[in-house]
Amino acid sequence: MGRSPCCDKNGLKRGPWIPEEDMKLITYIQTHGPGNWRTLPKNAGLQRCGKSCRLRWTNYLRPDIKRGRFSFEEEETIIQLHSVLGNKWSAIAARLPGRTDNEIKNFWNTHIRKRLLRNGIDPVTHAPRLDLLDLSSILSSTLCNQSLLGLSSLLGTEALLNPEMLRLVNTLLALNKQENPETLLQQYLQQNQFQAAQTPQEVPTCTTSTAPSMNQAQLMQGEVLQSEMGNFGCQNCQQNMAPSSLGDNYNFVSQPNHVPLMSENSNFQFLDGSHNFSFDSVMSTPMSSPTPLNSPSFINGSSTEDERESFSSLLKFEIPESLDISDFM
DNA sequence: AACTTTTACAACCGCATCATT
DNA sequence: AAATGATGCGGTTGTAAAAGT
Repeated sequence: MGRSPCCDKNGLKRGPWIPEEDMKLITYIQTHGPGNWRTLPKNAGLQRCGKSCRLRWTNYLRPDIKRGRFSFEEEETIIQLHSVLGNKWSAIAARLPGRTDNEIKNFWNTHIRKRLLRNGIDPVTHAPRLDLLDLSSILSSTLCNQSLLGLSSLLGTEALLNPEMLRLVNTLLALNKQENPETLLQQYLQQNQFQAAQTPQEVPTCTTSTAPSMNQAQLMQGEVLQSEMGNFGCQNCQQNMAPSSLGDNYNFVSQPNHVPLMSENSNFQFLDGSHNFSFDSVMSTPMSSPTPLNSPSFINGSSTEDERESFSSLLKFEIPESLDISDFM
């Protein structure tokens, strides 16, 4: 369809609005309503295009706009909605009274997105970023783990170069430090018929410059994510990440006394009762906070950026300081 | 104090979509 | 059905203020 030009730019002012212009716009709209935005500037005595007036009104001058810092609840809501809606800022704004799509978009890009990245979470998929995790922290921790040395003979060294396998091994180790990792893994492989012997082309190379393709990454993230972290309440993740190699058995029944059980209410549980926490909270808050979300310190929005950031240390997926995350942003 | 870099956010641009003719 | 106009939306840019050196 034909697209009309934004406005006749000849003689029209651009850039920041001055208080006098704001007053003219407010006065006019309060008296006449916005009506036709194209004719509004002329009628209101403004040297602006209609589009600029509409934007100024909807994003700044509208009386029902709530200004000021985003509360923690708002931030939590934004993250949750974004995980479902993606960059549908207007749809997100519709669920946050008093906030504009532009404001939410800016807040996302300047605060939330960066924090998620710092915490190793992909702000697009809301899943842990395995391109960072597998190739640095996981690899280093894995290679430093003496107990894994025997696994190379069990699985072959190529298998340990597979990020998915590395994560699986680390997960098993983290879940049960008392057990022999070889025993754990063998039991797990037997239960799930894991294809340890892969063809060479299926083994990702272990360099930072060869990040897996999107589909691979999504698939890998989905597999590990589902098995390791359960339901994030993340529609994007769930849609794209149907588990495959792990099979349908999420309960890891081979180790009923120690390994996690994914419950329908998104809680990550250990059957011996030693751990029980929800990843919904993890995803919707900066980190797995020891402070309940309904605690006063969060509700009143008084938590500072630093305070919030401090919880990132509790996140399971921590990015090594030596890793320059800006390279991946 | 001066300069540079980073951050925050208002504003703009261009495309998509809907309504009207 | 096609053309046109108006508005909505998301990505991007510009710039003032803050922070760092």
